[in-house]
Amino acid sequence: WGYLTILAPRNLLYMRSRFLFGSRCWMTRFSPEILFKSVSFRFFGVKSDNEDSEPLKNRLLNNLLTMGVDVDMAKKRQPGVFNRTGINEQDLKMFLLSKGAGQEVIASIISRYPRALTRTTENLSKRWDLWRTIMTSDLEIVDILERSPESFFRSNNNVNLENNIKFLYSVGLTRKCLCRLLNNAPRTFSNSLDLNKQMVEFLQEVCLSLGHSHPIDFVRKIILKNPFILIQSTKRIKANIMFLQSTFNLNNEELLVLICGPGAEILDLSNACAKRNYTNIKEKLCSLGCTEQEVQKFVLSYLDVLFLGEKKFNDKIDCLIEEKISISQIIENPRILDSSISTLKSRIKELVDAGYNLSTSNISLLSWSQKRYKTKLKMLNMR
DNA sequence: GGAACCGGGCTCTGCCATGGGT
DNA sequence: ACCCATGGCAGAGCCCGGTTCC
Repeated sequence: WGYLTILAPRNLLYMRSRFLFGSRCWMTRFSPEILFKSVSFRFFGVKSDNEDSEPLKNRLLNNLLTMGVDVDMAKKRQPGVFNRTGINEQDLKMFLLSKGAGQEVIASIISRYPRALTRTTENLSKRWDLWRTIMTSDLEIVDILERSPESFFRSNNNVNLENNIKFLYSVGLTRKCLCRLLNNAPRTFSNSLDLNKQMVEFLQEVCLSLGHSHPIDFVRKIILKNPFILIQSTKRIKANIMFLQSTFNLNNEELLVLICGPGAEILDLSNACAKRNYTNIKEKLCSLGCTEQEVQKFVLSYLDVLFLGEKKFNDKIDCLIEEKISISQIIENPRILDSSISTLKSRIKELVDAGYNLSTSNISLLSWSQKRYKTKLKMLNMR
């Protein structure tokens, strides 16, 4: 999508060349059949089956190319859309323009989710209004569409959307929370009502089975902590809960606190991912002299570490070890792994230059906010 | 007044599979 | 045989600062 972000003049150039190149391509690569038919029609007077629809399709494709749509990509994604008749790309274009979307955004949306072309203006309008009951401006919605066109256009079942909104309110979520869901996990709203209900019911069952008496509060808490939960499968969430339970030998109470607290975010790790990353962490730390208990305690105190893939985790540890920071310092200050490798490296260098002895001093400042860290560094350099 | 503790803010799409409908 | 709607999947961090503690 780099070409969509380049400056306007180049963009114009791009569109023009796309248009010329694209139409040539279309004749030679995609439609020998159409070419044959139109030739035979012209020269031999043979009547084509699609004599009316083919020119229409040509016009559609040319119009899309002129709009800057990557037709090749669109066709590859949803070929069916281009076999249909009666698609009016102007409707979608005008609709989106009226909502404040720019040409590039519109082209990008169609390229990535061509089925958008099959929606009627009435349907889109109704859907948009429903989203607007949650969002305060059209531009916020345009922004979501740009990021995730599929979420908005994948379904045209507006009754389902309406029911989803009602359902989410009934779970006790505020409009502000729905706004966050729509922003971060727009797919939630195009899930079937039933699927969303399944997840909520599943979470309530987990809550009850762990001996908590307020399942509604519990579910609300999880969703607030992890707005992505409703776009995961219950299978995935179940696997992660079981992973937490079996890895850390927690009692019901502890597990419950973890799930709707610090552990909420790691629930959407993909199936084998939590296990894989945990295994890697364990191997790496044990190879550096940690015991299994220490590893367990470390991960439990900083579950976000499970998000780190093998390479990233190992690289971070290595870059700390290289600077004579001991493994026990690391596991006692897990939050330093919050920082990116480049932050770690630049701070380590600055601190060493300032005469700070990392192996004997506190290392938690490696993950302080920029502001606090700079203040501290200034003080060190003044000594 | 500086450090520790801790929670929170950003943040999630684009692809494939499947079953149903015509 | 085709398209559509929908479910499910893989992939994977970094930063900030309020409040409390000493």
